Amino acid sequence: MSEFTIGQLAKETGCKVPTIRYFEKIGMLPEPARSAGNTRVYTAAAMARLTFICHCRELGFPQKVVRELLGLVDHPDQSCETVTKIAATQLDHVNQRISHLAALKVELERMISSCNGGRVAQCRIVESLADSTHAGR
Amino acid sequence: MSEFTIGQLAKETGCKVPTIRYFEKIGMLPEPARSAGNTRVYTAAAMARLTFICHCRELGFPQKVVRELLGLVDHPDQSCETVTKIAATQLDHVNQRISHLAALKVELERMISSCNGGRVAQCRIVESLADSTHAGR
DNA sequence: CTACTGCCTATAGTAACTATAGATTCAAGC
DNA sequence: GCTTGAATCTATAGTTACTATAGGCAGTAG
Repeated sequence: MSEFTIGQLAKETGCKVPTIRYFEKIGMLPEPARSAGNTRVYTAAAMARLTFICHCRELGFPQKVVRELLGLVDHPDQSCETVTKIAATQLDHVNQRISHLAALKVELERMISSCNGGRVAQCRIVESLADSTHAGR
Repeated sequence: MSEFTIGQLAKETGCKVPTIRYFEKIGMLPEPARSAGNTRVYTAAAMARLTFICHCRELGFPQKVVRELLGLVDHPDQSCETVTKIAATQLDHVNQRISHLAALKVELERMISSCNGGRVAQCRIVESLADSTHAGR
């Protein structure tokens, strides 16, 4: 059966144990069932949810955004308009991130490949992200 | 001439004024020149550097990583090996981020496009990021 | 049955900002 | 030249999102 302890969740997701409890406290993870000995017992769904939260964190999404995305999961039956609006906004952010990262990627690759004569080419990382809009987070 | 006040930097980059002073204090921005009346006077280079820092922040890079990237800028003459190693590591992270974001993008697009019959398709955002490695930040 | 590991709660500490208070300076209008 | 409102200055306090610590209980290998 797919039941997990908090330690297993931590190991699988890379998220620390106190952080998992913290996510529960602030309502991003539901309160799990408890064993006879009062330890938390998680389902596979909880594991997936935590994995998602952790990925979002790695991607640097602010907590507010993660909550919004989880909101799409938790209330899939809300109005189409609402969902589309939230999804579209987040899609914009995602696209913007991808293009920034692509620019940075190009520059990092250039630095690595130019490193063959024993001499490092001048670093243009700063310039690589110099353009583009700067909408608030 | 290209000289700027702290307020102009803030306006251009979207970074708040106290945050700019904070970046100076912790050494991520160099101490700028001062005017007769003791206000900070920034160059175009400082503007570019701050823009870069802000972009990195939007991308959710931890400060440590931003410092490492700025280190490439500040010491372009360090050993090829060092630069390549740092750049390669960061490139890995960037690629991983891009693929996560691509998966999220697909899912957001699916949600938006499936929203035409007035009925929202089930949300699979959590699943969209469920695979993949979970190396520490 | 004790030693160890993992889990429990509660609280304190840290990192990275962000806001506030009080004083000074600049820029525009009278 | 003078005033008045916005922008800057320093210093300090507060916030957000974790992260670590302290002290105690539960399950299990030797």
